[in-house]
This record gives sequence, C-alpha cells and structure tokens, in this order.
Amino acid sequence: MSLKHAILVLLDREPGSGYDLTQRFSLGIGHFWQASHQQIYQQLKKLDAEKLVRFKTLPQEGKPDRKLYDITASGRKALEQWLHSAEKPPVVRDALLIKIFAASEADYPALIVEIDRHISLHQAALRNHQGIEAEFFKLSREQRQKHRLPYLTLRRGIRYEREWIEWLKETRTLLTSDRLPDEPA
Amino acid sequence: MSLKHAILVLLDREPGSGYDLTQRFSLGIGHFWQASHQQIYQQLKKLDAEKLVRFKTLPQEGKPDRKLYDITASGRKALEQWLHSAEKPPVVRDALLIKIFAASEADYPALIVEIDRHISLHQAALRNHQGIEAEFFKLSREQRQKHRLPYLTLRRGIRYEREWIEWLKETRTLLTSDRLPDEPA
DNA sequence: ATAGCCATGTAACCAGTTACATGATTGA
DNA sequence: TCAATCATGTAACTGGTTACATGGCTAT
Repeated sequence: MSLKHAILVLLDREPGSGYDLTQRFSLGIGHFWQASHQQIYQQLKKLDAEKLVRFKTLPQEGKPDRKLYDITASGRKALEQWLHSAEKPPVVRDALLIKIFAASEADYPALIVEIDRHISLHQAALRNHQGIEAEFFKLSREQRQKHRLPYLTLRRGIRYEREWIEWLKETRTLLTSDRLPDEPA
Repeated sequence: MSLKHAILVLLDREPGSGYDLTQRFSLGIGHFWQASHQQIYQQLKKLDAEKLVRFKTLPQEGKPDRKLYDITASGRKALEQWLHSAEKPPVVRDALLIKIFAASEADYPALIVEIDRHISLHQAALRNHQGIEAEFFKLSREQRQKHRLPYLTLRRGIRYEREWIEWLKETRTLLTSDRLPDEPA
C-alpha cells in the first residue's frame, strides 16, 4: 500500500503528471521507495478511481496530453491516517548473504569478485548521498530547518551504505586471510 | 530466483521435507531470506519439475505422507552456477522513511510512537541475534572455523539492527528537541 | 477443552518487473 | 544520425501474501 501513499506525499507537496512523479521518485523519495513509470501510471489510475487524487488534462501539441494530478481532500485525509498507522519494518531478502552463507572454499574467488562489485556499488551510492548532503549544508539555517526531515532520511541512507561497506570489507579480509573473528560484533 | 537457490542451499546441507525446510527458514537463513510454507511447497514442486531436486515419499500413519526432498546432481550444478553469478543489492522500500520524509509538525507525536515501536522491534531482533552469537562463541575453535561463513552473515544482521537503532534514537532526539544536525553524518 | 505441533496443499490476490508500443522535439 | 527527453500507456509474467482446507497427536 505504501506506493500509493508515497504518491500522495509527492502530490501533497506539489501537483504533477505521472511523468513528473517518475522524475521525483528518482530523487529524494527514491532513496527508500523506488517506482517505475508503469507502476506510477497504474497507481494514479487507481487513486483517481478512489477519488484520492484528481486530474486536469492539459492538451499539448505533438505530445500526448499531460494529465496534471492533484491530491483531493479525501486524499489528504487518507495520507494523514496512514501517517498515524503502524508499519512493520520491511523484511530483508538479500541474495548476497545467501551466497556468503552457503559458499565453500572452492567458491571463495567468485565470492570475492562479487563482494568487490558490491563494495563499488555501495561506495557509489554513498558518494551520491554525500553529494546531496553537501548541498544541504550549503543552505541557510532556515532552509535547513525546513528540509530537516528529508535530510534525516538521507542520513539514514548514508549510514546504511557506510555500514554495508564496512561489513563487506571486514568480510573480504576474513575470507582472504582465512581468519575468524575473535570477538563479538 | 533466489528462493529456489536458498532451498537448494538448505537441501545441499541436508535433505528434508517441505515442513523441515519451513523450520530451517525460520532459523539461520531466515535472517536474510524469509519464506512461508506455501511458497516453499510451490517452489519444491517447480524444482522437482526442473529435476533440480527429487523426493522419496515416506508413508506415515495418521499424518500426510512425508516427502523427503534431496538435491540432484544438476541441482548442485545450478547452485554452483548461481554462486558465480552477479546479483544486485536489493532495492530498499521502507514505509517508515516515507513517513518521516513526509511528516509535518502536527504528525510528530504519532511519528514518535511509531519510532519507539520500531526501536523495540529492532532491539528484539538484535538481542535474538546476539543470543545466537553467544552460542557461536561457546563452540570450539574448529567448530567456529567450520561455521565461519554463516557467522559472518549473522554479524551483518547484528550491525544492521544496531545501525537502525542508533539512527532511530538520533532521529527521535532531533524530533523531540526540534533541533537540526549541525554536521554531516 | 484448547493450543500447538506435525504435514500437506490450493486459490485468490497484490505488488513489482520486463517487454512492448507510439511519436514528436532537441542537442551532440 | 543517434541518443535523450518528453509523455503516455498495455500486457504478460514473477514473486510473495493472505485466506482457506484437512486432520491426527501431544501436552497443559
């Protein structure tokens, strides 16, 4: 159900077309909720059927008509209710961990390659997050105060990536040295 | 595709019925790959059709027959191939972060309740992981060496939960004090 | 009695991914 | 000329969840 609410959140900040939303999902909110344009168009259709959003059709020349979506009063209500509801932490499903769990000595070289690949991916994500963080710290105090909550979620992303990198590096070292951790994590 | 391979991993260690696998999924491997009995039975059926597993039916009195599954040679091959393949890190989809991203001052009290709930959940998970870790450290050196890789994945779980708790506490403090982080994460 | 374990499964549904489709405009 | 951006969508499929179904045994 959260995709619907993520869309409502975005429309609550500013009306937009399905296309606009797709762009916005690739920015801020996309760090912790991803959505493809196909999904977004479908959900907008459903949200419209439920009267949580409405749209105006803006005709354009040489392009498909732009449908400008906006949140309705009952959409705002649904959003607020959702904000007060309880959600479970998402279940973890991580293939890399199965691989590491299952590997035997013969698989180590392949595992190291895979670990290195993941380290690069997480480092790239971390750099990206830190770039955004640097922008945030260039803002005035009032602006920072205003964007406080989105920034807090960015901090989470930064810590998450950092934690992955540390663990991956530690694990890599232990695998290549054939050593064993000598104390609890 | 990873559920299939997770099942192959478990059957490779030891043959078992769908029921047995369900139990095992709630232990070790379940920390990073969850599966319900419904899913497992379906996947076993498919794996059997693909000849990656086979089974013997063990008749029982007063209970449905037990189907004891075992990995086949081609199952082992598929598993090894998978271990050498590349996987993407899983995409993050976290409703709590959308809530925090989207909240306005009026929502703070509800948000704090939700944050506290999540802190407890992560603390419970952490304690659980640490209990298993304590068992691990009671083992002999040889035994620890043998279960090294599963232990490394457990360490990841421990760090993951710890990181969540820290971030949630920090965020809680910032929300209640209405303050703003003064330096990068 | 009642809950929990043992042991299997089907069916409907929901969410997300991949593939396919169209077509004009703009910049390298 | 080729790729990217704008702008919309449908359809098939895969993976996972929830609900439903059966039924004996054991321990409190």
